[in-house]
Amino acid sequence: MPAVYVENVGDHEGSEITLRGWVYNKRSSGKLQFILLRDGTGSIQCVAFKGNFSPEQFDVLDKATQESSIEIRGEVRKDSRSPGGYEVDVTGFEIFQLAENYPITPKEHGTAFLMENRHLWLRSSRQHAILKIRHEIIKACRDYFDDQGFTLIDTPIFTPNACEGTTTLFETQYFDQMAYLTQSGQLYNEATAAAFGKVYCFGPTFRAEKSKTRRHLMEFWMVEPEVAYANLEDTMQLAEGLICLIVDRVLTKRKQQLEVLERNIAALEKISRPFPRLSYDEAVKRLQAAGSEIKWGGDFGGGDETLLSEQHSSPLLVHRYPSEVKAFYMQPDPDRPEVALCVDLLAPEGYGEIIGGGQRVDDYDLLVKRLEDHKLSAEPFQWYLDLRKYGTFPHAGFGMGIERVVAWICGLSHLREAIAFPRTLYRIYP
RNA sequence: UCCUCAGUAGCUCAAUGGUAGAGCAUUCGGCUGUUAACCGAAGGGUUGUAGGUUCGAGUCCUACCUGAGGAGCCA
Repeated sequence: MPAVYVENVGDHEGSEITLRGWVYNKRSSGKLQFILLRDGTGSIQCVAFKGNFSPEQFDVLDKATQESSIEIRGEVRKDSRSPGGYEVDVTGFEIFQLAENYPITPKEHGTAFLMENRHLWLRSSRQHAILKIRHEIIKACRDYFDDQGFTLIDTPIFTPNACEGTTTLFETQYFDQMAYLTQSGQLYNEATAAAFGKVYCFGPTFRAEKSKTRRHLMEFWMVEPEVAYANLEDTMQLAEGLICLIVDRVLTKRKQQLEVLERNIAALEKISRPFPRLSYDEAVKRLQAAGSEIKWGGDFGGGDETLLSEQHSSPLLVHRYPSEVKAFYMQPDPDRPEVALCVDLLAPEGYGEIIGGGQRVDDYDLLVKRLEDHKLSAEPFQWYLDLRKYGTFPHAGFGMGIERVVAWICGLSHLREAIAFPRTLYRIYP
């Protein structure tokens, strides 16, 4: 009898198979038992008739509790009453372990309890659907860049200095010196872009900001492309293409999971290029008209981003922010030096920023001055300044936060469900 | 760091300052098509912690702890 995964059960109609997994739920009616078995690829209802077993055997099966690990042998049968279209008539079984008092019941639970049991919560259908979609999004990112000739070059997690100087970093002992957990691979990407032309890195990043909101995690994943000889416009198009591929992939390959999440699929189907573009100047005017207190020169608050992204059914590209609110390496606009050649991509439906990027300063003297303006010591940036000394080149890139994309695509109300084991302000367990 | 709200059975929640309750889960019994199955029964409590007010506190007051939502900060 072949061992089969639930997702392939349809290929074995009429034949005997072996399934291995866990009891997701069970109902019984005296002479019949309905066992909903899940194995990571899906779940299927297995039906046991009392007449096919000795009374003792039937009783053993009846004692199988929620999340007990079990092997079930049986015949695959088409059945319109079953959600997946197929059922298995049980002919034999073996219980590996009876799970006692599984804490997550089919009823409602609070956030704190579910987070405390995150290692078990992952087994539930909703979390399973989210992480399947996350996987699809990550695969789409890799395919997108790989297919365009990018080289994946991962950047270090331990960094010797507080790179951008804009955010609080996690500090850790590195033998006899201090090190910091990376907040971005971007500076290193600029070095590899000079070696490989088109590069990207994909890894975890860390921020020690005491942010306690639905859109912040202490540890999150970013994909960051960097392209030699690209400008702001190239970067906006690269970002647009990436978002379109992600949306298209998820709609094509993960519709079932979107349905489990009861996601409004029509909202995703509407997304197409080109995305509307809005200068920072226009965005400020629009926000003021909508009642925001924002003044020209200030960065958007969380409420401002939500406001802007709620006004569009498409993602929105906001470009040319004031240089002052952006990182030191952002290239000033030659026509208007007070603004930077940078862009943020805001997801629709109020999800806000998912991409930030732009063109980098490529002039040595200007970069030195920008470091001074930001009160950063030039000493740790010598290698970075070298890039402007030995064949400097215009270049641009961006960073995209994976969890924020997952939250938007899945329609989640909080980032903590977009990653298997979220690190939030006051929780590092499990 | 600040603001708001909440901590009662394993879980989700009730209980006017006056006997601690329900649903789910668990255990036992019933049911041949269940879909968060259903029906019957049982066990299950130092009401977050420490003080205080009161004849009497789950309920009111103070401090602390824990969690949730938000602000700031940030992506």
